[in-house]
Amino acid sequence: MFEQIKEYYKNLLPGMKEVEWDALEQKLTVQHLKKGEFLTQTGEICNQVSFINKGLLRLFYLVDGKEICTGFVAENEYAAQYDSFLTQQPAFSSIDALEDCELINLSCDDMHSLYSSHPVFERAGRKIAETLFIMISSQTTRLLTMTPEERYQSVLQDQPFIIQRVPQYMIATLIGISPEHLSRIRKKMTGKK
Amino acid sequence: MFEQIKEYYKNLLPGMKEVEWDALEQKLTVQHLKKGEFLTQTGEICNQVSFINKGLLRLFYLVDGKEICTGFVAENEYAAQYDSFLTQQPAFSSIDALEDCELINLSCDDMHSLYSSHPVFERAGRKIAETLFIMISSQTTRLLTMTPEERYQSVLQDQPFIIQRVPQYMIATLIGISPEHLSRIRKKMTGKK
DNA sequence: CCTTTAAATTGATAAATGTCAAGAAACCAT
DNA sequence: ATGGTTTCTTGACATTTATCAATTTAAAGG
Repeated sequence: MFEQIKEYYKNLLPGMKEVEWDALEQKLTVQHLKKGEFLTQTGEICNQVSFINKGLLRLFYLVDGKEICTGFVAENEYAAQYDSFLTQQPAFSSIDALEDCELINLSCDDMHSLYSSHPVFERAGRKIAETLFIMISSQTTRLLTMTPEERYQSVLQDQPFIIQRVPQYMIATLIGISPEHLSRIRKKMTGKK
Repeated sequence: MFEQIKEYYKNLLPGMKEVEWDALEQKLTVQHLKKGEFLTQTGEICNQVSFINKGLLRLFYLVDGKEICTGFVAENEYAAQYDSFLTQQPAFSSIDALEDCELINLSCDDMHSLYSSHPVFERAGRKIAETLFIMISSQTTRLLTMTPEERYQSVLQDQPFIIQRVPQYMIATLIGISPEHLSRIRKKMTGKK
């Protein structure tokens, strides 16, 4: 059950000792989510982070009755309403499952007690936050500096799993355009090649 | 010289001991930058983070001969080509001074040696990364879920120092529109009130 | 395999936004 | 002050993109 996440932490913290892993493992809980079910809802305060053993999650906002996706997370990555988790303020966005999921959860309280009891996890938290920063930062850069077509190709290149596993109309909102427009861009792209 | 940054760290790390601060202080260096000068250039690998004692920095991309701003940082915050700093890959963006600046620098190597010698700084690094994540994440959300007018008002509300100290045509690129369009939006806004 | 639902495409049109050029206003340095 | 530079505004027009509705295509469940 915990092989994948153990591998993840061993990779993140080359110096992690077995006793440290044991302390972490004790705090982990498993959750199953069926396609379409919600992990978190708008207005809730996110009090856990979820490592994805299997499946695919979507982060999205509901704006004027329309769903706008801000990210997709798949196997061997952490997903969370991370800003709500950090600030302990109600989230404005939601997370649901695009595929059946198996998640390994760690609560906010448990994480902080791990920070205190085993400082090596401060480093893990730092690295995870840094990685998330790099990802979201490149997303902002894409939105500000690229045309819609370039943004699509950037997703195609950097996160191909999204193209393969996420409906196109959701990808459209991720790159900031309408589904119809993305369809036309794709049509034009095949012509060019 | 180091009062402000010491205050910053004391606030960030309530449990920080004097000996830890001393270790950090030894690594700090001061840099002055005049308005218009560059802190980092495209293509360089960022090997330091800069705490701003005084002044205002701009992060921006050069795309097709046009400058597109992705962020502004002022007093008592850290600025860096943070993704380049973390990945040690060449930066695609640049940083320059919009006002005369006094910066307190910490090099990448020194930071990592501090992480090892005084683990409390892992926590500082984590918190800084988390804060940066929250900021950039709200920037992405703005771009995806709000109209240009709403984005401008959001900057007005959340980062008023930008409105006061940054030329309007730069703010326009920060929220993803042309300077002319922002001018018209502002005109329309004053009418509404 | 068939039926139903979800997703993608297409066309016509409207709305939003960008571009270019000119002029006005604000700001700086001498 | 005043001349020069930077920034902001405005108008006319072009381009991009969104919207709406209809249709086709693909996927999913029984």
